[in-house]
This record gives sequence, structure tokens and C-alpha cells, in this order.
Amino acid sequence: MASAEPISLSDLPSQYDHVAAQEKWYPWWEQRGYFRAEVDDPRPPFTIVIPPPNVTGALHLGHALNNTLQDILCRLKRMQGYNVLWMPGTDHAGIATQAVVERRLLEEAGQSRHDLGRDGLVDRIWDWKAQYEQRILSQLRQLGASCDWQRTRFTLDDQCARAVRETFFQLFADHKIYRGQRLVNWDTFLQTAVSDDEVFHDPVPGHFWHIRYPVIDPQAGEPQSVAIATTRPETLLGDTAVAVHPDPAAELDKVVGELEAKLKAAPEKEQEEISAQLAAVAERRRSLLPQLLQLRAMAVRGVQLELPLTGRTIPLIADPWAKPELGSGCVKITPAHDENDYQVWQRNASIGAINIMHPDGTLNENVPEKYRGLTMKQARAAVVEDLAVGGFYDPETDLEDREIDLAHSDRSKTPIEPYLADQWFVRMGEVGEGPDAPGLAQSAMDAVADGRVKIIPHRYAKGYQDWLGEKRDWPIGRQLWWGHRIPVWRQAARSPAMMQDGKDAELAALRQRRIPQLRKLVQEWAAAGRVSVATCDASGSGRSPLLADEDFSAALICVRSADDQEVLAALQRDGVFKQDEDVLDTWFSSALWPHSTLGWPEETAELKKFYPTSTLITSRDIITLWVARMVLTGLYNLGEVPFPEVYIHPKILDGYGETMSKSKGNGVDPLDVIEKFGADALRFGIAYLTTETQDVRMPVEFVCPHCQETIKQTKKNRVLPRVTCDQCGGAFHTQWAREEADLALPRGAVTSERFELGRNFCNKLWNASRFALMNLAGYQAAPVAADQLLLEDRWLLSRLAAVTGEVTQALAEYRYADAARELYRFAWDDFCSFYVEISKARFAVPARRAVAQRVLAHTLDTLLRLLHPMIPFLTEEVWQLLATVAGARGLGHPEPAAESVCIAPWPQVEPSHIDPQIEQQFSKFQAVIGAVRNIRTENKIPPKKEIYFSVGCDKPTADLLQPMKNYFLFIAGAHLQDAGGTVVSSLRTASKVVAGMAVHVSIDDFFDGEAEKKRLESEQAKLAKYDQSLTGKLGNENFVNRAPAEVVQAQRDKLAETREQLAKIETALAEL
RNA sequence: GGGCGAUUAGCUCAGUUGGCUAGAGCACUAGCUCGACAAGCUAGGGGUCACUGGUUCGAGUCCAGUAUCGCCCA
Repeated sequence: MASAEPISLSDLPSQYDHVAAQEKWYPWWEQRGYFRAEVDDPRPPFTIVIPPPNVTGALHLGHALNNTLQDILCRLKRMQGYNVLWMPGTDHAGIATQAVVERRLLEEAGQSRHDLGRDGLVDRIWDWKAQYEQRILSQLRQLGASCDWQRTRFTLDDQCARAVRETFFQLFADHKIYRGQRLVNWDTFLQTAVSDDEVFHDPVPGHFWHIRYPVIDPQAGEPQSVAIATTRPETLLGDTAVAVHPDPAAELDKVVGELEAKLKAAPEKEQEEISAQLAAVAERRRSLLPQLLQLRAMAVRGVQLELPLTGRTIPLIADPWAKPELGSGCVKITPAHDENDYQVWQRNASIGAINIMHPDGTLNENVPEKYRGLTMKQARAAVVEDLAVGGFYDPETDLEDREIDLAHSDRSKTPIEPYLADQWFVRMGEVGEGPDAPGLAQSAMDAVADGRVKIIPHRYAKGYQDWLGEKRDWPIGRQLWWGHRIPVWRQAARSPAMMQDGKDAELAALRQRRIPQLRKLVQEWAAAGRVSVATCDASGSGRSPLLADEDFSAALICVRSADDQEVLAALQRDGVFKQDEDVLDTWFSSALWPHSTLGWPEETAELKKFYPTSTLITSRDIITLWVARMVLTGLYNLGEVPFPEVYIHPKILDGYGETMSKSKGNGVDPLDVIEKFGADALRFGIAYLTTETQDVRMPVEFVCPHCQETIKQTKKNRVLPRVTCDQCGGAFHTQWAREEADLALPRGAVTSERFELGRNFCNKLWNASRFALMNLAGYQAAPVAADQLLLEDRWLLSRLAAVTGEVTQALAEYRYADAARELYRFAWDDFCSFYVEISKARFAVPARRAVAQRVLAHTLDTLLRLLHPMIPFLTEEVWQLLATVAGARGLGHPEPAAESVCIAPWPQVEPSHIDPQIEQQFSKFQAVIGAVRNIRTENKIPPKKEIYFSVGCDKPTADLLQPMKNYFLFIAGAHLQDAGGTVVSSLRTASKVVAGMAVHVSIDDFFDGEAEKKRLESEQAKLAKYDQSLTGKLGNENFVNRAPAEVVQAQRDKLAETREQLAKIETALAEL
């Protein structure tokens, strides 16, 4: 037991000290090893892998939510007797982390990554990682997370690296990884490709330029030029064609058909607009179609156009991408810098593609000299000006304003340039034919479709299936330095310049000799499974296993093991082969997380014991990026899904319904909440708010460090470096503070009032516990026989059994809010407001103490266990205190309590305790209490004045109420004089009718006949109305005949009760 | 443009398979410092369940449409 010294109960503070409890119990839990999972533990395993937080920065409230939900399950399962492994770790978050460190480097030292070089930068990032990983893990501990810390992993550590390497090798050997030229989203700031998922679209004001390309040698009657429209005139320098629709008439007919169908279905309001559109298309058909048909004929004939400013000619082609209903009906084609144009190129290979951009976003040697080196923005201005000068465009008439949906990089927030580059891909579709070889995407789709992986709530399965269904290949290369480097080598010295360099002539000759030797070696290694070889091939399908000389020069050699020194040395000797510069997409390593953390590709005991994991708890925005990929790699590497269930939890939004983020300034640091309200309050608040459908809206506020008052956060003040408190006038600094003067001020925490609920609840529990501890003096454990239990005991135990069942069920179904609300209600309303209040009267009588103590100790014990997963610190604190006065607890067979509530068994429902009749009876008692209190308040009778009352009711109810006499006096200051059918209310009596009983309170001096009359009459009116509605319902034959019998009966009972109440009120009125 | 979700008290949210005289916390009003708790206790006020139709004996709940908002995908 942790606390050996006797505690003085009166010394317990009346406010729960969350700081002390957190500092005391977390280290103790760790030291006792409660969170450790052992492979030789015979109990059934329960495994969760943490969604590894990025080492980019500190944890935010979304992480607190995610991890609280995981911890609640882990603690629950631990108490339910499982061998629980919660696998912790962090993610290296390639692009995000490198971007943060590079930005910091630029700000602090004015240096770029090239100043440091690859190794220097990577070292710098490892330093950053060490710092933030520490911080993240410490935050998780403060949250109370019961992870098995000894197993902490990192997506870039050696163990994960082995899994990444092996997976890459297998995929490579399986022809599922290939290198191809694709249009990518190029981030010119970070100089890397980013995936579609790392791109966001933002509307910005822009222009639409109309430009004329002259026709070369037009025949008689043909136009002199072709007009096109573009939002990006600078890309003209990379145009390789202009397209016109191959069948403009049919296309226009199709558009008309669609519009007509829409018109039919549209509401009146929109009809006018659609009619206008129809008219416009008709007009276009009349005026423009002949010309489009002519252009199409010219395209078929192979007409060339002059590409302005370049001296190049480009063909006019026919392609359906040109929309006859839009603009001039013609469109310029820039395959290397536009996704749609790229597609056009795929259909019309002969037009070619011209890449006009350097990786840094400036124009390259493929454009006329005067534009080289300009940024895209500068080039736009120059091109537009030159076009005007050349007469290809008239600024007066050929320019319109237009809003453009511009793609931005999520990481650098700079505009994305579509860019043609060599990239690594994982093939998501099928390779070859046949049912035996479903593609990666299909395998993951099947797993969800056939229920091997259940997504909860189920509606999220649709997005998962749709996304995978596209089977788009996964671009896995990133032009970064921070990450798993792609384990592929190829011949370095392919550039003639290098080979011919005089100094290196000898070396070049050496290489020439070595390559045939290497080729032979590589063949041997490939046969031995140490390397896998492929040739550069955009399609990824045709591979030459022969390694002829000419192929070998283009060979890609994937080396299986990072430890295969022989292979690596041989390849790299004399710089003949060089490793690919790219690193892998972070999600490649995250995708392996459920098995890489358990030691795969080794066949470890951990893997055997804990894979597949039991559940995954994560946020909806990474269902595709992460969940889907874990499923497919799990299936690919182990043939088994990584988890049978995925629970998708809500997101936390701020008071304006916006997602929280540090960059908006509306983020809340869980540590601020923990400091102000306590980890238990944070956790309980989170559980209470985690409902299935709703995202969590959380108004955010600053806390003034001077006076502790809160200042509502607004869109205005959330971006200020300093804020002034409107209560005390003191100033404090925020996350934006950079200036010395601001930083000198104390920092204002950012929290939300929504955690008050949890804090207040914890405090309530703490004080109820104090009450119990004080009244357990002299407690002796002993079995309690059923006939020793009083009505209130049986009521409480019945409620407790019901709550136990409901909480257990709710948590099994991820209904956290239901579980939290059930416990809140039971603990506060049932246990504190009634049972504890009532028991005070019992504790006043020595002879009645013993049984009351045993029921109280047992109930508190059970409640602590039920609450422990949500409120670990408080429950442990009280558990330990309780042990000092009541070491053995339980009604039937008292047993010594577990040394920690962490490992105490989860409560079982005691069926013999469930007694609906007792609950119903007790509610009569509660109703009488309520009526008496209500009459007291309404008649302004002072709280301390004792009053006398009687209850008109049937005999069974009277028998029930009589034994509660003491309690009425004790908790309502009211003497029960009489109960039963013969009760007559005296003069100067106020009456209230509840639950079929008439409660009459004698109120002497305070009696106000008029007021009482009014009150009764208003109540009468209300009841009469209800009577009427019920009578109407029951008079309706359809209702009586068609509604289920029990529903009809319930209405009849209600009517009877209402009539009875009315009668009682009439009696009371008559007696007035 | 497509998909998913939301709209219930001043605020933040519950409301299971339709049976409701629609609940909770905060805020509000009135009273209470009685040995667990003022982060509390007691009582109270406050809602045309976004709107329009439909199905049904019966709709906050199911269906269709409208409006507004949010998220995801193109």
C-alpha cells in the first residue's frame, strides 16, 4: 500500500487537489508495472497501437481526445482481466517536421538546408525530434495514458526501418513499386512533390486572358487565328497543342439535354437562370458551331499554329477535353503543367510534353532566353506584356476578372505548381489477371466489405471504399532528407560530362571494366533474394529479367537489407552506383505501424501474441491516408487485417465551429487544461462530450494570469501577441508574442469553460468520498444478509447494478458519452443527493451504523472502479484512502481490496440486486420530498422551520412511506403526520398532487389562501388540458385498435392517474 | 459538381426500434454559509424540436423537398 501513515480525515481539503494526486499516482503506477504487457502472460491479449503523434510540435486537444478514449478502453480492459498492450510512439512526419526545422533554421540563423547539407540538416532534425518526443510523451503521461512505455517506438527508428525496408523490397520484387513520370503537385518552396492529400484549394481573385494563336497557311475561308482562354498565360511557353472538340455538335446536344432535364426538376426560383443558360447554348450553337466544325476539319487535316513568343509551331488537335460550351471552344494544352492537359497528352502521345520549370519554380532552358530564370509570377507579367505588344492579345477587350480555385501546399502554404517529374509509385490496382491476385486497394476494400474490419460509425466506410475504389497509384517518393531513404541504387555516372572529365578518365575506365562484373554479381544476388532488379519503365509493367548491358545501365537495384555490407560496398565502390536521393512518404512507415512496432519482419513473440491488434481509435481525416494503408500492408505483409474494429471519434472545434489549430490561434494546450482543471476533469469532460454524430464545439477563452478571470476568445484577439484583461486591466502574452516587451509579460493560458463540468463532478466525488471516509470510522467487514438491507439500500444497489450493466455495455460499443452521463447521474443524483443525505440519519443512530457502513463502502468501492477508466487519478486517491479505513469490502463475501484500483476487477452486474419494484417505490418517496420542498419554497417558509405534512395515498404506499419518517425530517425538515386513504387536509394547508398521492402541508402563519387557490387552479387547468388530450386519443378508435396494447394501456393508466389527481385537487379546492 | 453530417432552451449538447406533458450542464431568477461539497444545496422560469409537405392511430424521431452551416472528395 502506498500510504502507510494514518490519515487524519478532517485534514482532507474540501477541494480535490488534482495536482497532488497526479504527481503521486502516475509514477507509482509506472513503478508497479501495471502498464506493462508481457508476452508470457496467459491472459487474453488486448492491444491498441497509438496513432503516433507527429514530432512536429506539442500535443493539442484533439490528441487529448484521441488518447483519452484509448486510455479509457485500456484501463477498462485491464480491469476486465486482459493482458493489455497499449503501444506508444511518435511519427517522424517527414515533410511537416523538415519544414518546421527549415523554417526555424531560416529564422534563427538565416540558413537554408543547403548550407547545412543532408547530414547536417538531418542531425538538426534529430535534435528537434528528441526534444519534442520528450514533450509529447510527457504530455501523454500527464494525461494519465497507461501506455507500455518500455516499448515506445518511432517511425524512423531501427525496428521500423527494418519493416519499411522489407516491405519496400517485397513490393518492389512483386512489381508493385515502380518509377514513372507523372504530373505531381510541386511545392516550389519546399522543392518536393506533395500528395493530393497535402494540397488544399483556396479561391483567389484572378483573370481570364483571351489569346489568339495565328494559323499557319490557312486555306481560303479559314480563320487567321484560333482563340483560346487561360488563367495562366505564362504556361503558354510549354504548350504543345491546341485542342478542339472532336464532335462539337453532339457535345452541345448533350449539354442541352442535361440542362433541359435540370430545368424540369428545378424549383421555380432557379428556372429562370437555367432557361437563360439554355438560350445561351442555343445561341452558341447558332453562331459558333460552324466555326468549331471548321476547326475540327482543320485539326483532322493537321493544321499547325504559331505559338506566340516562342518561334515554335504546335498542332491543332481534336480532343474531348475542349468544351464547345465554354469560352472560344478551344483550349491550349500544356501537358507538363496541368493535370487535364496531361491527360490529353496521354491520349495524343505525339504532341509531347515540355517541362518549362526548374524545381525551384523558375523557368528553365526550354523557354526563350528572355524568360529564363523568371519565377512563374514574373513570367506571367512578361508574357502578357509581350503578347500585347505582338498583337496576340488586347488588354482592353481580352481580359476578364475571375475567381480561381488555386491549389496550395498544406505544408508551406505556397501555391502548388503541377510539374512533370519522375516519381516512385505503389501500384494500387491489380497486377496481372485472376482472382488470386487482387490488387492492394482491392484487398483492403474486401476486408471492410466482408466485415473483417468494422468501421464505427459505419457511415465512414463509404468514404474508405470510394477512395480505395479509385485505385489510384500511391506516389511514395518525397524530395526530402528527413525520412526513410529509398533503398534503390542505380548507375550514377550516366552523364557523359562526368565520364569525359579528364581528371576522372582513369576512374571512368575503371568503371567500364567493373560494370560487367557487377552485372554478374547482381544476377547472383538477385537469385539469392538479396537484391531485386528492375529497369526504369514508366508503365511499370515490362521488366527485363535478362539484364542485358543496355538494360543494366538503366537498372534499378533494390537492396533488401541495410546490413548487407557486401552488396552495398560492391555497388558503391568507386561511385559506380548511387542510392536514390528521395525518401519515402511518411505514411509508408505509418502504414506498417501495427506490425512494425511488434517486431515484424522478425517472427517475434510479440507479433504472435499481440497481432492483430484489438481496435484502432482515430480521427476521420486519416481514414484513407492511414487506416486504409494499414489494412492493405497488414494484409500484404502478414495476410491478416491489423485490427477488427476502427472507431472514428469526433473532432474538436472552437466556439465558432472552426477546427482548432495553432496557426489560427484557437488551439488549446491540454496542459493548460490539466493545470487549471486537472487531468481527470479533462478526461471526464472529453468522455462526456464524445457522442457518435456530433463534432465537439468548444468555446475557447484566455485565463488572465493576474486575476484568473476568463476572457472570451474572439477571432480578433486570438491572433494578438498580447491581450489585456477586461476585469483587472492586466496584460499578458499569447502564443504569438515575439517581442521582448510582450514576452516579459506573464503568459495567459488558453482553456475552455466546458471542462468545468468535469472539475465540478470530480470535486463532488471527492467530497462524497470525504463523507464516506469520515463515517466509516469503526467499519468492520462482514457479510450483509438480504433482510438487513433497508429500502434505500435495496434501491441504491438496484440502481448500482443497472448502472454497472449500462456502463459496461456503453463502453463496449464506444458510447463514451452515454457511459459518462450514466455515471454522472448516478453518482450525483442517486448516490450524493439521496443516498448520502439519507444515510446521515442512519449514521446518527449507532445501532444502525454497521450495515450502513458496509453498503456505503461497497457502493463507493464499486463506483470508484466504474469511474476509474475515465477518472484515474481521483479514483486511485480515494481508493487508497478507503483502504485505510475499509480494507475489505463487498456485501456477500467481503474481500481485501486490490492494491490499486488500476488492477481491481471490473464490477459485475449483480442480478439479485436488480429490483424495478423497489426503484418504483423509492421514486414515490422522492416525489413526496419534492412536493414538500416545492410547497415550502412557494409559500416562502424558511428552510429551517419544521413543518408538518400528510399524504393521501393507498395503503401500500402508506406502508412504504411510514418507515421513511425519519428521512423526511432529516432531509426536508418535515414531519410526516399521517399517510393513507383517510387523510383529511386541515385548514391552512397547501396541497400538491404527485404520482397518485396528495401531499398536504400545514403551513399555519405562512398560509395565503388566495395564493394557494390560484396555484391549485393553475395546476388544475394544466391537468385538465392533459386529460383532454388523453381522452381524445383514447376516444380515437384508430388509436385503440391499431396501437400496441401496452401503449394503449399506458395511456389509460395515465388518464386514470390524471383524473385521480384532478379529483384530489378539486377536494383541496373545496376544502379551502 | 459529388458524398457525408448537422440544425432541439440564451450557450454547449442528450433524446435507442416512432408512444414525449421534449431532458442535462452552463447561464438566469429566488432562497439557503445546517459537520461531505458555494466548484455546493433547494426551488423556479425558459423550447412552434430550422422550414414545407408526406407516411402513420401517433413524428423531435421515418420519407421527400427547401434553407443555412460544417467536413471530405473532385
